[in-house]
Amino acid sequence: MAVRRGPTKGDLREQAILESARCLLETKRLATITVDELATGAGLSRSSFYFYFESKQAVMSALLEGLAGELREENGPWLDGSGRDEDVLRRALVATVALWRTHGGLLKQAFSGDDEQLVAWREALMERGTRRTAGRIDRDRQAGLCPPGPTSSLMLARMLNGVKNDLLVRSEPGQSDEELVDCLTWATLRLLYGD
Amino acid sequence: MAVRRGPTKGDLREQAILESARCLLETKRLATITVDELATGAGLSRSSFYFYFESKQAVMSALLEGLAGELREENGPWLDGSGRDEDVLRRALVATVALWRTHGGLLKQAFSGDDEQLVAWREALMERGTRRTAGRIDRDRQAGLCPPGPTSSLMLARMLNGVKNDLLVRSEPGQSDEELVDCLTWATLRLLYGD
DNA sequence: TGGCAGAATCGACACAGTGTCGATTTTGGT
DNA sequence: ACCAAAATCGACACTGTGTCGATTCTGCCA
Repeated sequence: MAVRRGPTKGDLREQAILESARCLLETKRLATITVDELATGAGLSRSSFYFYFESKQAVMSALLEGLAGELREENGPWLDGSGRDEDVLRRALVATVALWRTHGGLLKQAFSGDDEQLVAWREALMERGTRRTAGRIDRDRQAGLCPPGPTSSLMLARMLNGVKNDLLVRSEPGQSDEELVDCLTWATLRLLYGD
Repeated sequence: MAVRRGPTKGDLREQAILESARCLLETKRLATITVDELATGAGLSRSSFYFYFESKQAVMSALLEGLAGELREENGPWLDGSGRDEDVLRRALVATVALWRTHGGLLKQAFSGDDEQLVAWREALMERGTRRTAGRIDRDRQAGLCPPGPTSSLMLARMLNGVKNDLLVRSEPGQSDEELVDCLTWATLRLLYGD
């Protein structure tokens, strides 16, 4: 026991399944992926798969678990800040778009699938994000940094997060990251602070 | 043959299936509805169902067929018009929101499901809507009625349609129609024409 | 009115995928 | 070398889909 024990065989298998899933998800919808594919892709039999995960949805959840945190952190500086701070906003958006580039298939499905579990994950994430955004808006309004607007801060927050997701989900591979970020930055500032 | 022949028995059954589906879709996701439920709900056996429709997806398509047209027409006056015509815009949005109220379950699933067929239907509808919206923006820009903006008309159009769908899909039952319409009207005008 | 073609119905079947169980093999620590 | 826990797998039961062919129903017209 001189050295820390490396990952057990089981841990490796688990990783293999996750990897297999990540790969499959780039080209197929979760609904059309079978447990058998997932298992075979990781080098084991279908029934062995169930030793590691309860279902393919559980694999999806596992993949998503980490991403929720990342997505939240990236927006931290902007959401915790205040006022029309374009640079900070842009940086947050650049990070988000980058994350979507690397995990395209996965995130697209997470935000558009209608699986029970996915919906739950998404709702939780968005609910939280929306509240946080609404909080920022309220702070800015209180401080007179942005107009009290005819729209409730909650609705506005929901809208801002909505456009972002929508544009990302429906962004085609040819879409330039630059344009996407510019567009989102502009829209956000415009909706919040006007011209 | 004094009078026009009424609908044949088969036609009635078909309607019954559609009705059964409409009803089920208000409370369950398409994926969790079985052909058996659909058939039983319409008073026939599962295998008889296939005499009328190829699959449950086909039923969904049939239900959606008409709605695509309605959704398009409602927006006609606004999309074919020009300039900051708040009244016309608001009227279009009121109509859309009303349609969503009556066909809530159906439309929500049509715009959020990830079924092959649904995606196709949605893409077609949105592609067309986006092009039309982009056209309106270009006209306005050409006429100097709205700023050429830092954003391409296509992207802007995509955004406008995106927010609308997103807000409608995620609108909860308690949501006031008024607020929804106000919010969408405001956002649209703001994004297009500024303050 | 009887009979016949096409419309409509249904049970039985084959198939694909899911999830479980218990029997078996592999593994790693003592 | 041994043994308990970890890991593997085949076989099974179950749910849902879609097809086929045999059967019943319906309306028409000779």
